[in-house]
Amino acid sequence: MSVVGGGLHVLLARRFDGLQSGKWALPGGFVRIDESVDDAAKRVLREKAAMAGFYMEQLYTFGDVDRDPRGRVVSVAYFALLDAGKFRDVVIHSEELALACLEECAKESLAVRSSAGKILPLAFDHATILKLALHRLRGKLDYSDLGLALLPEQFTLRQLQEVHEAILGHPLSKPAFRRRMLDKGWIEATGQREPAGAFRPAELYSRKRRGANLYP
Amino acid sequence: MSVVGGGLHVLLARRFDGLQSGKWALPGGFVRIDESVDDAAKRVLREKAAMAGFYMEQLYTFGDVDRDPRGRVVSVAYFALLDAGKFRDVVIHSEELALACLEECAKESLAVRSSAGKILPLAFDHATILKLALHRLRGKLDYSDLGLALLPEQFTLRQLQEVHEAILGHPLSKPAFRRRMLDKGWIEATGQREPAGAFRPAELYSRKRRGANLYP
DNA sequence: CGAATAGTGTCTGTTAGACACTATTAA
DNA sequence: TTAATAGTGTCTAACAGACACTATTCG
Repeated sequence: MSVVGGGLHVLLARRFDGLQSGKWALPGGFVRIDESVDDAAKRVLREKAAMAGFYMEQLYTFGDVDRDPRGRVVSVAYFALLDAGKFRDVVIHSEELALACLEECAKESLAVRSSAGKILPLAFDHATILKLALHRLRGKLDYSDLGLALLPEQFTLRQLQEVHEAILGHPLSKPAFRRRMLDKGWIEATGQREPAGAFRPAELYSRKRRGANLYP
Repeated sequence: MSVVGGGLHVLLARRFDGLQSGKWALPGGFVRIDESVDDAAKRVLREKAAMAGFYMEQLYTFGDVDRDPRGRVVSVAYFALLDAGKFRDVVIHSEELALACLEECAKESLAVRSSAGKILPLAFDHATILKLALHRLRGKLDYSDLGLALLPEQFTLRQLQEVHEAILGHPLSKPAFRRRMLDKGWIEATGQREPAGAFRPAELYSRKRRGANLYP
């Protein structure tokens, strides 16, 4: 998952075989006998779409008998957070991969929309998985520094606020947000400023490495 | 897990075979081809130790290559919460099962003690699993009605407070606790009173069924 | 200076904990 | 009445959101 243009986006792969052909699925793969489940998840994302340096966390294990019509499949779902700049070019140019925007329609319901504006149909139980991922992300957002995983090394407080707003789906008050972020101790001022194209440039912040939070 | 005598207890099974003989493990089993992973977890607990009517939730999936010296095992861990009265008698009388008290020694470290007062050695990576279960339970305690799963149908506010204190490991202020519980809307007064053996009997409360929280 | 965005000071309502108090029961 | 526990009223400090303000940059 990534935040692009104020919207939370998710990486999907188009299916070409079987009953679910034409639908879009979360990228997945099989665990090898000599790698941990965590390592398999990281490998799949790296192979398919991303450069190193993303945050990844186990989401949930889906084990219903009939969740895949082709047979018995137990899936350990993970979600990754990364700055959009860390996606490999293949994601942009491929017909098989898409960064689709997550939209909440109605209550508890969810849709994904391609950059061309089309609603993409989701394969298997992947809408359920996405719903849970969004719920987890929202829940963790204000007691962990998870949001920082969606930004580059250096960022402004306004960018961080946009990330939070994209995930939560509603605007936040600027002074309250700034105070909270600075009080949490997750970030530190770099002393540097934004490249500054127009008007007053904002200060750049970076993640504090010490302080037992989040990714290594 | 259950709260007994003001302490959080966990069900363990003694191992009799292999390298880990003599150590204590979380009860487990294998998923059958025609049941969901959720169903398998419930079946195992019912078969081994508990009557129906417990709360159960998936905890995490452990998939390190070398977590079991006998071979490659991926375990989907669940935790169950139940009133101690729902354990079958076999738990009390068996030599193979024990309800052991969870203790936090030092920071981040954890031990389990039998009712006889002995520290029980844990098999495999099960100390890690318990640590995570305790962490999850604590995290969810004040934004969900999870605590109610550890009490019988009817209970007093004092009992509920004892449950919370057992899980959190520190005392709570009575007025604040009462206000919070009543405000949350998870419980309702029954109008009935405690059996009353000594002194003023407390009012009995029960869980509200409506209000989209917790177990069915 | 004006436009636009960065960043801050202050007020207010809500909430959690602490403390002290009243209420109810059995002996 | 006394002992013991149930349950409440109130004060205070911390915190979040709203609002209005100041600060800095470019042209």
